[in-house]
Amino acid sequence: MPELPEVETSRRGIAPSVVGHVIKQVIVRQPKLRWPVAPEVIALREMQVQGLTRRGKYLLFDFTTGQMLVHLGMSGSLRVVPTTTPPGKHDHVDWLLDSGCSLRLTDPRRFGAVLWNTQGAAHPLLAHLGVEPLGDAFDGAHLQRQAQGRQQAVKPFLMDANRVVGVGNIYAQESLFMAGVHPARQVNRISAVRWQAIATAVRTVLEKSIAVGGTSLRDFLHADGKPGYFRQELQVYGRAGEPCYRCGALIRQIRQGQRSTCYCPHCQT
DNA sequence: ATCGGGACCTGCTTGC
DNA sequence: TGCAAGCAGGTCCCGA
Repeated sequence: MPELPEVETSRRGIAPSVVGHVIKQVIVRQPKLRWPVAPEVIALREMQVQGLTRRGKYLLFDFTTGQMLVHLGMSGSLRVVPTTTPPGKHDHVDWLLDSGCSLRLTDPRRFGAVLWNTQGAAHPLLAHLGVEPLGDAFDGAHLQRQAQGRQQAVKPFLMDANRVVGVGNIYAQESLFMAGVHPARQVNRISAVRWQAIATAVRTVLEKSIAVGGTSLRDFLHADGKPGYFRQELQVYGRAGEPCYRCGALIRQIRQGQRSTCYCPHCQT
């Protein structure tokens, strides 16, 4: 999936085809995603999409009666296709638009979600999310405050959406390489200067990735079907056993909380 | 309150 | 060639 840059790339890609348009019908072929597709979404008809924003990795479609939340999970993607396009095996939801096109959700692993948030309410899944990494509230001091009194390695800490949103397995690894910090370093052993370096690296990596359309590994494609080009910028992710581009040392791989982590044993301390 | 691990799914790659 | 195990961009929920 989609970490923040891929979600943001999807948002920008589909927005022109979706915002201001009217949903004529919603077709759900497979309602069993991470949670069942919300009944309010299935019932959407003759409703205009007022806006499309993003919070963390959630896409938020605004309607006058409430808000539709779409999460892409691990393998989800959204595309805009002519409504006549025959659905594939994992095309679980179509939103038929008044333009003759459809917004189509594809998600082989079905870890994604399509939920509904009634007007005015704060959805429980959004309630405890941390700050946006590209916003003003995100800096080294914020990370250091969040780390206060914690006993945890910095890599899983960065991936915790309750601290800062949008940083997944790829960008946590890339950011720590850029900041020169070892992924297993405990958060209570990081100086203010290094927290600032980490924050700057997170912001830089995410912005660079968004600028080139995100990272396409196997299945992530844009709304128009084109891939993102950040894959060729990756410094450590997926490079175990290969030489570090900066110093030549061999990239190592470890496991942290069921997820693999690659890092340079020389550049990251 | 904080943590680590299991759970949810399918598909692709790897190794015997 | 075939089959099973292991791994993959996320994150909620449970028990310790």
